[in-house]
Amino acid sequence: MKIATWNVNSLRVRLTHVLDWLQHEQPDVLALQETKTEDANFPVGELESAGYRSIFRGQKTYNGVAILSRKPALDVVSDLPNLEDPQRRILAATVDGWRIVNLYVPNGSEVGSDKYAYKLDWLARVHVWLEQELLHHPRMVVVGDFNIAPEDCDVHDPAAWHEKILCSAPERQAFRDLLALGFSDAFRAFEQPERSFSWWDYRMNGFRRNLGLRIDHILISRGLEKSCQACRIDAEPRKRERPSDHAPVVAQFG
DNA sequence: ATGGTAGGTTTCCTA
Repeated sequence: MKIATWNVNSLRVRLTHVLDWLQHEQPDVLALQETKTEDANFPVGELESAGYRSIFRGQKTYNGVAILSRKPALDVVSDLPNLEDPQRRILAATVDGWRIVNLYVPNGSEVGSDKYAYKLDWLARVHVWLEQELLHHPRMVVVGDFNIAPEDCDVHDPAAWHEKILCSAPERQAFRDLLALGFSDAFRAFEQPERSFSWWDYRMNGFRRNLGLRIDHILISRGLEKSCQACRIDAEPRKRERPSDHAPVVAQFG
């Protein structure tokens, strides 16, 4: 089982990148964030031709999540009982017996802003929901753009980012609180190159200079730890013309 | 303190 996550920053613009990447990597599941695509326009046919089924919850202009999978996605959930939210940021489904939860965590804009408060509240509600979900789905993988760099080693310049958005103590605590439910950060279960990042700002030649953050994650429940064989960030698509500002993260299970 | 870039359908908002 190979499970991946990728913030594509507009599926319309990035469709050829996604199709090429699917063909090259052949994942069983690919979770997408920031599709920025209304459901009526989702490219079901192109993905079907590539061998993937799609489920999606999109909206105009912003947000939007999808799960692409070789096998059918069942028991789809996109609205939490404790979170009424027009923003399409959550999509969960069971694929081949694996519970997949795809999250596009709010960015938060700036520490102390209204959007920051929304982010922390959103995370707290997702925390409550995941605690219940875990009871029913011991084989659970929570993936997505968390918009949180968990530790200073996930930040190119920890001093410059100190207590800034994506790096503030409350955000990092919320991330640790999710882990404490019974998940581990798959990426850190393996030896990794130093300065491994999953997002680089489009500005200031961020990618070329590797001025990035690791904010895209794959969390695996306890029951899956032994079967997880590898987790890596694939920076190759970021080198292409008109890339997403995020790279895919991939976990391989035996 | 600010700007730099990208995507959307914009005369700015979000990231």
